[in-house]
Amino acid sequence: MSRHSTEHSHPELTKNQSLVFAALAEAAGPLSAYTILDQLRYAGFRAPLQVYRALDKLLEIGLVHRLESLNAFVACRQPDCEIHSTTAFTICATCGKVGEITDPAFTGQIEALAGQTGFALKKSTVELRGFCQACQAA
Amino acid sequence: MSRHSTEHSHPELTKNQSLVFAALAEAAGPLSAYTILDQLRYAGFRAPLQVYRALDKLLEIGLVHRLESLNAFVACRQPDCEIHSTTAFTICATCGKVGEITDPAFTGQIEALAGQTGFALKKSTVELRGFCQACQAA
DNA sequence: CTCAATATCGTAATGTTATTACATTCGTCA
DNA sequence: TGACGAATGTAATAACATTACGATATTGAG
Repeated sequence: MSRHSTEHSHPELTKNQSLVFAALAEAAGPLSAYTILDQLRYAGFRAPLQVYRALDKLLEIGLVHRLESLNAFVACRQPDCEIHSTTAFTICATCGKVGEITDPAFTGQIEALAGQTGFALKKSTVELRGFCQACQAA
Repeated sequence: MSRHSTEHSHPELTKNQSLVFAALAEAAGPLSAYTILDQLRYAGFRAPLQVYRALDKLLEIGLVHRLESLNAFVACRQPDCEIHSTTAFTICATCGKVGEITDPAFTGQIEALAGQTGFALKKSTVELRGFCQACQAA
């Protein structure tokens, strides 16, 4: 059915969830909820909530990430992102492409940093803005 | 004039910029642009743009930070945040208070992480959600 | 099988955050 | 003075997200 390229396998998606995930998986970069809505009108989508509900579930499962600094969403491109508690996203200002970086030492350092002030960390958002290698070359 | 508690000194602020900064500096936690607007109606503010324009300038100067995951703004509480390229913000889910952490090693590691993939880093967003020490105790 | 509980879905309305467009005022300085 | 750039005022609109309510579908215990 899908020709997307993530490493996750989640057979339990409903129709709406699958449609939203497919839209994200086939996109070159992040999409806003309203862009997804527009892309899925052909499939009968009519209201933002249909998209947001599917996104909520996909975020919960870990198939999709939310980029806070963009108010947009991407399909996860990583093998096992549940395992790594912290993913750093690189966001290119030119081409808009998003990369995912996970690194145990980095995760550890964030936890240590929070721990220094007695902060009980639940979720980390790390978003790096700049220019990807390809766009620097051009 | 102001009884705020940041360490910056910037005499060059205009009236609107000062009002917006004062609102943030006196707040216990982050404020949304529209909350600031409401707080400044007494001073003659009538439109969102008055707030957003002041915020743009304050962000540029470095007196204010934007919290992407909250769509809100805080006054900078750090002595010299221009020097540290990366600030990590801790955001308490209970009390809403925001802490700023800067650490040269952490900044270095983020830069190294970006560098690994050839990414030219311009700006980092690091926001840590969880529970502050005080709220864990309670 | 039937019924109740739960999850999912559809639709409309509304709430919240941010920007565009255009006109005006203010300060500076040649 | 008067030209210029920065800051401001106002209105309208765009973009992002949630609440409320009801209908439908799925599943599992009795």
